[in-house]
Amino acid sequence: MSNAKALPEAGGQGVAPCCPPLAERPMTAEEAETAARMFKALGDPVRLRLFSAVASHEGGEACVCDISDVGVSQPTVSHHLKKLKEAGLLTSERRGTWVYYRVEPSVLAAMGRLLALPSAV
Amino acid sequence: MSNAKALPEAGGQGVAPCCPPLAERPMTAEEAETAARMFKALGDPVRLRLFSAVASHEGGEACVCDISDVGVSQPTVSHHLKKLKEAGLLTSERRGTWVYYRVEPSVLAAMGRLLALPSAV
DNA sequence: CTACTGGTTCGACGTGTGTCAACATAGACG
DNA sequence: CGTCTATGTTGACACACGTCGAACCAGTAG
Repeated sequence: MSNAKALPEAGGQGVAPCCPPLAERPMTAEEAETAARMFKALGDPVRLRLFSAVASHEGGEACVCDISDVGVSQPTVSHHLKKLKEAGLLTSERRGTWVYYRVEPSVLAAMGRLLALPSAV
Repeated sequence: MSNAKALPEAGGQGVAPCCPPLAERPMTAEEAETAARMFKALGDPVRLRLFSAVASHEGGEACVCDISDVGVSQPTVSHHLKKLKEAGLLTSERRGTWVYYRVEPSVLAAMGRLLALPSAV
């Protein structure tokens, strides 16, 4: 599992609309499994704080040293960041001594679209 | 735990904006714990399908008998519906023999707002 | 080269979670 | 009343998950 296959085409520029809005039609088992992976990635308080820290950081990226005071040990921080990366929510890049994490806006947008309720029910 | 205390004021009409957008500022531990509860509730494929089935059903409500063909036993369906209810995403109402579940739009909207990225990054 | 700092991986432990079979409850029907 | 259908609850099990300490890699600086 050297390559994260969590999201379909996270590297593409096509925004990857994994699924239709939740309320449009009952999700299929496949769609649900794909979407649940993203929600589960944000279903942990520590991961949510890490993700928020990266997302709210200047330039949309942050090095681990800047966000690792969330109350858990550094190995745990690394573990959670890896999970977020596998879910396609973050990307990492090594620059010299430090590793910088950055949010993946398209995936976030896809999740937001999933939660959108139709104005006319 | 006879009463669900997962969400602050799920019964109120004030929409309960649990947290600011993820990218606005680093979430506090409390905010993260509250928000993670909602995401975790949707972090399971079966729950996601159940929720989608209710949300997409006519009138925004559905009885259990209509959505229980998701590949798991009925006790499991009931278990997941309870979890969704505890998370504040669904409400249930008994009408005669059947129990109807309904989505909680305000909570869904709050989650969508959480994922919103500022237009200017 | 060695020493040091920043991050990741490994191995292990305790807890949480999804699942089912069996039983219990609520209402309808006769 | 008893019985039947529709849901919820209980208990038990296997598996996944979060967490840590220790060991390990990547770069930098002397």
